Amino acid sequence: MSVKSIEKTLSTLDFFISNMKPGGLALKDVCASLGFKKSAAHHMLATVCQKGYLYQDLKTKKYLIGSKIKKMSKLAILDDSDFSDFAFDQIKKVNDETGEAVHLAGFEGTRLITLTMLESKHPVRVDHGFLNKDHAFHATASGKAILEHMNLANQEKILKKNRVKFTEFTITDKVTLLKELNAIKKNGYAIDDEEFQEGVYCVGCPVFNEYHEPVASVSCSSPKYKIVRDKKYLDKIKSFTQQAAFEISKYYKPKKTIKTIKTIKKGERKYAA
Amino acid sequence: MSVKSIEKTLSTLDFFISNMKPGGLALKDVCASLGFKKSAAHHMLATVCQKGYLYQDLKTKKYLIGSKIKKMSKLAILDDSDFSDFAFDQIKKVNDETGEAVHLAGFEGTRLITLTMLESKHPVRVDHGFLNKDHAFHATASGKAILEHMNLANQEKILKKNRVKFTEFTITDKVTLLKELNAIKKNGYAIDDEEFQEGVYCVGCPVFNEYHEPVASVSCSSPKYKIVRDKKYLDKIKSFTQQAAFEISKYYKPKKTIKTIKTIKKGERKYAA
DNA sequence: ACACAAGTTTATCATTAATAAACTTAAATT
DNA sequence: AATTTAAGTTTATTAATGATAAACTTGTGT
Repeated sequence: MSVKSIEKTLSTLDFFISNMKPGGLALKDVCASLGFKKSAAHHMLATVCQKGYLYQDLKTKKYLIGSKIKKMSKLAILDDSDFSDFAFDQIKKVNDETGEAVHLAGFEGTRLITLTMLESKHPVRVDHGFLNKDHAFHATASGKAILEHMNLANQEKILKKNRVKFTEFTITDKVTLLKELNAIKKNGYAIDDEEFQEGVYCVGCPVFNEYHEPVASVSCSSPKYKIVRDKKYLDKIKSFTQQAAFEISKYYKPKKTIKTIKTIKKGERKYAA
Repeated sequence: MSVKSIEKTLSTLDFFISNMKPGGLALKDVCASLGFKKSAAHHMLATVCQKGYLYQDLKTKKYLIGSKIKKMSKLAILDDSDFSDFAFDQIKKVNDETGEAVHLAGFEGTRLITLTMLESKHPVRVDHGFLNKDHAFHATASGKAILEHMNLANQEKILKKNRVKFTEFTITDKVTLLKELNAIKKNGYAIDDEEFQEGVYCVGCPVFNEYHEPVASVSCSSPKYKIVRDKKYLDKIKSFTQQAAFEISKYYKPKKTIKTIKTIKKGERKYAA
């Protein structure tokens, strides 16, 4: 069950974050975009303001991002910059070497969300996946890379949700999918052969934390014709993607060097993606 | 009117942001701390997770900060670092010269919230005001500095809310307060003479935006005995506080130098405190 | 000065969210 | 390994709550 008023509220916050304009957003803008009645929206926004997440300009009546949200951006807890920088460098290496689109997606419970991405440098580009977007577990290389290394119970939990048929190649049958996963488990990488977007071939590799649990995945997407034309190209992509995932996994490994600061950083890492 | 389920939800987010622990927070922790029934909390958290603000670890069942919140913290729109840095430098100057506690509080609709603060360097310290805390408009120098430069309608709107009596010197009568405000309007600064905390004397100066609207205030707090003992000490505090507020106000002035990047920055400033 | 648009407030009613209780799962203790 | 306890999840029910419309206020533009 889900609580509708919460859904509406958080959707509204999303809307403010994505659509903020200088001077703020008017009540009618919120109503128009999200389909709320003005009285309801007013009550809702009043409550959100009361909690300091937004505030209303006394003169213009427009709503602005409150300090509570701004404060968040300063909390170390939310942002392990060290990790972000390190992961970005690794992703960039793949992008530099292959020129193809590369994604780093974080595993959050029952979701896989794009944390960082670099676009293809080639004229023929693959444009799937955007920042903060969910990856479909059953139809993407990044998703399958995570699934591969999960116990059956959790695989079931994730796959019982919607397995949308994106292309004619999307595997929607759970049994077939699980078989594939087990078959390729030894590889250390997963493949998406036009299963999410037609003409797009992806390689995905899991990133593990210190307990060897899959926590993220690196994926590299290429137009399929390149893969078909040149067998070595796929090997190249596989190799760089695997290497990046391997290096990022190392970040989670406890460091031997005894440094107080490093130790604290290590503790933070657990909850700062 | 306020929407209770939203209040609860945002309080829960606050709780997560302030009390996050490595590995996440358990349902029972949330219930214990915020007094929720476990079934209600479960429904609520499920919805929040669905929106990506939190997520639940499949194994431990604990709740963690989701990428949606992390994403917020990275949006430039929320954080004009240039302004923060600049304002901090100004605040620091006051703190360096006086050694007393200095606050920068941002005006958000009907609230005045501490954005930055520096603690006193003296052994006898004044410890009022914490980050992200509301300043009482009627009982603080920072609050009165803002009120001074507001039209009567907005003064009324703010003062009709709770005018708590913090000390025996707190002015709770609206008429008396408005009289004081008008009397000192010409000064360019406001005084809090033990009205918020006994033994504490504050000077507050308004920060104006480009339209000469009060948008923030700088305040400097000192133990009262110092002010009484040495008249020149108050002058010193006044002068540095005023100077800082004046300099920060300049930041809002449109710059003449034509630089594309600066111009963009300027646009952002409007909605990035 | 008027009309219109945007925002606010109120009281009413139907929906929704809180509840308790039953159930599941996992961990701790014997 | 079996039992107990605790934590989390699901369900159906009921009372409370949030959505609504309509009246009201405020401010803007003509």
